[in-house]
Amino acid sequence: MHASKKAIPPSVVKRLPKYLAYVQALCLEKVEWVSSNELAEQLGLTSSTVRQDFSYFDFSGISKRGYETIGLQNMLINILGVDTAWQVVVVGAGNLGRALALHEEFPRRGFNIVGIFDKDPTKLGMKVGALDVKPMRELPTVIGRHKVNMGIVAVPAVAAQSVADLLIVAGVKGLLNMALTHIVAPDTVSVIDSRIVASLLELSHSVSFSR
Amino acid sequence: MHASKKAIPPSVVKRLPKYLAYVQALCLEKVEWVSSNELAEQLGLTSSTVRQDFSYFDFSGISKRGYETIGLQNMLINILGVDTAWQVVVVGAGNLGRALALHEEFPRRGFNIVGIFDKDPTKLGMKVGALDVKPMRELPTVIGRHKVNMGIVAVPAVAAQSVADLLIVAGVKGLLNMALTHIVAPDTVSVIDSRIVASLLELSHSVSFSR
DNA sequence: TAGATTGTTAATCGATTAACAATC
DNA sequence: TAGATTGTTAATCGATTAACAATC
Repeated sequence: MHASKKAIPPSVVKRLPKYLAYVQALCLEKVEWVSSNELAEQLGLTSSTVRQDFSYFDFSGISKRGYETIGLQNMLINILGVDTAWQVVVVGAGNLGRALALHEEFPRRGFNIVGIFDKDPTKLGMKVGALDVKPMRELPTVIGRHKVNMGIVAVPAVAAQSVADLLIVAGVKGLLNMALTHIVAPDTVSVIDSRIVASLLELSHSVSFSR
Repeated sequence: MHASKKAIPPSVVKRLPKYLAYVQALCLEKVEWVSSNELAEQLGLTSSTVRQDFSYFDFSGISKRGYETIGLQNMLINILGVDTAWQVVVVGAGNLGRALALHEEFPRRGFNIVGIFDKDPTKLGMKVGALDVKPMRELPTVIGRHKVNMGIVAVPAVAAQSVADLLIVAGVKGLLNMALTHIVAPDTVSVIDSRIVASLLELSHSVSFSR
């Protein structure tokens, strides 16, 4: 099941989605080979970093030609764990939650949104694509029935931790946190911050302090 | 204008938004002091990291008490450059673009969305809160008139680079990229990837490979 | 005063880059 | 063959943690 024995360092994992996106585009264009140099230029890295990163995979390039795009694509898909689909719920049916539930890129990449929840009674039953907004008390049932393993927390900061706790109790193993708050979770559960607001603040800093 | 002479390392800047969010919550609760230890516990860091981070600011704590919350909040606001409001446009009026244009957290944190654009003629004129969707050709005018300095790129991957180029030509100094593609920009322009899709892929990896 | 907590230096750890032999 | 490009080792760089004197 696992592509390689040794764990891949976090810094490398963070770059894998961009490699995948670029390599998939090449595959669509029927390009068969790609060099570490081209990847580096296109993704703003050095070729050294690219080759170092790929050394963690059970996958080799060929001198003078580079890496075979389809093989590389498959390897990345396997390592990223997107060779089978994931079932995901969204908690929070505000503008952002609803948009994420409808975001076409998610199912296209193997993330099926199977439920959207909100605690606000006035939102219940509201149609969001094929789904309708369900009350929080139905969260455990839906998670159990659809074998949901990830949850997207799209609620205001003050509610983020308690929603995360509900998702964790219900058995979810990964959380995507849209709020700027820090979420605490046992280390059997991975939490990744989406950093939308944080990114704007970072931008604000770098725009302010560049000459 | 600038809070400190020496540049703050990127690793530190990335943590500032979370410090700010936590300290603002404390200020609302009228808590006056916070220790490096409490911050570390709440944000999943070590107290050493917290003190090291704060050493880049013109701001000191006091032995036995810690850091004064209001002063720390002001310092973070200043360093992050959110002591004055920013004008922002959104390009792409799909589900995600519209949700971001309506996201209450942005104006609350000083990011005013002053325009939303799409190249799809069927979307033109569509109401998004107080705004209506404008054609791409009006981008430069709106950017000039409102002194817009940031753009949110919420279009499909294939269009991301060309939209970024238009925004850059129109004079924007910071880009928030919602797509998974890499965007190339001159180094007078900062680009930050929002990593929504990338985060789900990262989660997928870590959920797959945790025992 | 005694003890808690800062600020800072030094040590460790991890990530990136450089360099180059191996190879196609 | 000659030259381009990989894979890998070693060097550099940066970020995190440990430790502790200074201080309130």
